[in-house]
Amino acid sequence: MSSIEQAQQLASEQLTGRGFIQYWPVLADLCGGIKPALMLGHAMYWTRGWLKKHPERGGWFWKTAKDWQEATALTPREQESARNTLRELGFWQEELATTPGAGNRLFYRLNIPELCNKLITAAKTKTEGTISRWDDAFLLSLLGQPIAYYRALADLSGGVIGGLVLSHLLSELRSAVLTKTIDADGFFPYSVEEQRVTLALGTKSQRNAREALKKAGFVQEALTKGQRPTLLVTVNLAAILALLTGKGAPGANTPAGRVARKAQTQERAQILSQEGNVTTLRGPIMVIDHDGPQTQTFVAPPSTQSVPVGGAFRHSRAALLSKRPGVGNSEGCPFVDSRAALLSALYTKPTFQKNSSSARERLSKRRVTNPDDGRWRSLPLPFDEPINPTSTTAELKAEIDPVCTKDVKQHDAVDERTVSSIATPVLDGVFWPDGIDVESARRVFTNVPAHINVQELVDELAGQMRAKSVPSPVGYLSTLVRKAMDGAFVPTRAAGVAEARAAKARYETALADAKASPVAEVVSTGSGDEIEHSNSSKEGIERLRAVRQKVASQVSSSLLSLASGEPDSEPQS
DNA sequence: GGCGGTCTCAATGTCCAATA
DNA sequence: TATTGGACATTGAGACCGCC
Repeated sequence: MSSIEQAQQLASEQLTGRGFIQYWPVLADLCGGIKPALMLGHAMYWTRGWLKKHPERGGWFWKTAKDWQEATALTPREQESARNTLRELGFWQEELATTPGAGNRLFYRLNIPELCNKLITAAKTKTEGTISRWDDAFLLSLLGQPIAYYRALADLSGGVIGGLVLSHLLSELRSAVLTKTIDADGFFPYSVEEQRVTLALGTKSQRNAREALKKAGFVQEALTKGQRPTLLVTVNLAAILALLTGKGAPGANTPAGRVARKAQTQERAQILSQEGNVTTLRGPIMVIDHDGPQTQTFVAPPSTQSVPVGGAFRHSRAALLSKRPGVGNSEGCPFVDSRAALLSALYTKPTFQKNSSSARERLSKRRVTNPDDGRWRSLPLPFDEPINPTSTTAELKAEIDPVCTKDVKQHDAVDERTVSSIATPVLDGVFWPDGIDVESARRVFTNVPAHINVQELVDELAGQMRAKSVPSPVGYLSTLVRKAMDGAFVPTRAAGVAEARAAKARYETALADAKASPVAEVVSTGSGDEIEHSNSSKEGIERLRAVRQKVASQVSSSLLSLASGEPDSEPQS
């Protein structure tokens, strides 16, 4: 299993363990918005449960605004708007009633027949007679495929729409892993329009949500170059996992940061793990593996407590990583600096560039490929100046997953021994910055111990040269080398330079993968500048859709089994 | 806990033009 | 062709408050 698959699975476990609700896009079409659809969809879940347990109540149930917010992430004001919409549509009844010992409570009841009739009209489904009671099979046939909306993601992304978009992206990521349309760095094809239609989003709200997610560092996007650009996206699973497990603090100006400030003393994990309103997964779940969907039981790992202090979450790791400023402004998750680096550090055996065959391979690829000739262009990424991860891989891994600490430490030890066995620093294949006398620079490393990371020092120099005027690059490099030998070298820009270089390599790799992939197969035309889908790629897309449909069907089955559970709270009156 | 009112301002929808 | 960016008018969410 690749690191991305592992990360995807871990994220999936974390998210499902924190609860999700079903979002039915068809309801959004019917209601004219996501928010009423979310309320309606979850009200159906509650109604179903209460009908089973208390059929004498005729479908009436009560919930507080807080209950709704915990389940859907809708604020009381948003709930109010959504309720107004649902009332106007005739799907929703409300009664304020005084209950002994509990004061006024707002009771709700769904108008299932009206809802079914509208769904029938919308779907142009022929039916005999009228629907007068709850009929699972029929209702579900009208609702179509649900989308798992991970409530926790709404908190991370600062709102319902962001949470929904991120939930959908995670679903797409899962499909991409399953269909192997994802590259080694986690990029997979994705259509903005398709997502908009699938989720029944407005163009503006989708745009805002995507921008927020990108700024927060949860997703990165890239476009293929050509007459028909294809959008690629990658989800920063490391960042999501870090937040979910309480191992990271959101940036002050990120949506998540604003939520954190607003939440103040409310523990996110505590809220999200609360029993009751959120569909908490207890039974088997479907785990996507290389061999296809399969069922596996897991126990959600306990949430690690973070300590909110003054609206922010204090954590040693977060404090360390938050030293790095955001790109262009103070926005962005501070711990998300280097998605690839973090992901790699978290889930893969650590490697050193000097001994990394893959690094060499990429190096050779770079040498034979003129980056300017590539079909890929990158969008501005929020990660171009990542911090240097000063923690060891083992420490970082231990924070996310203490169980694995021992193994990673062993990996570290093995690799460090390997590196130390090299007689002299390897200078072949080093990426030198423009504007430096390479021959003179190479001489700086004469008699330098083998453990010195040449590329890191050169990258630091490159970063400094980019940030400011360096009158004597060779002299500057010499100083860096001396500091490194004294153990006083603290890189500040090297990681950013390395990540930018890795990003270029990723796109080149993605291009190669896209060319080789049966789904995203591209063929060059005579001009050499155009990309178009071949017949085989169209067939591939059809296969992809079929597989997605199959997966969605199985997910739906799992959800249905969940939805058939008991009502989550007892009537109080 | 829920309702109703007020004020401010961010978010949204709808255009259209620009871009790759 | 798909996507982005911007302008502008409108909508509605947030943050209060007091009251039942």
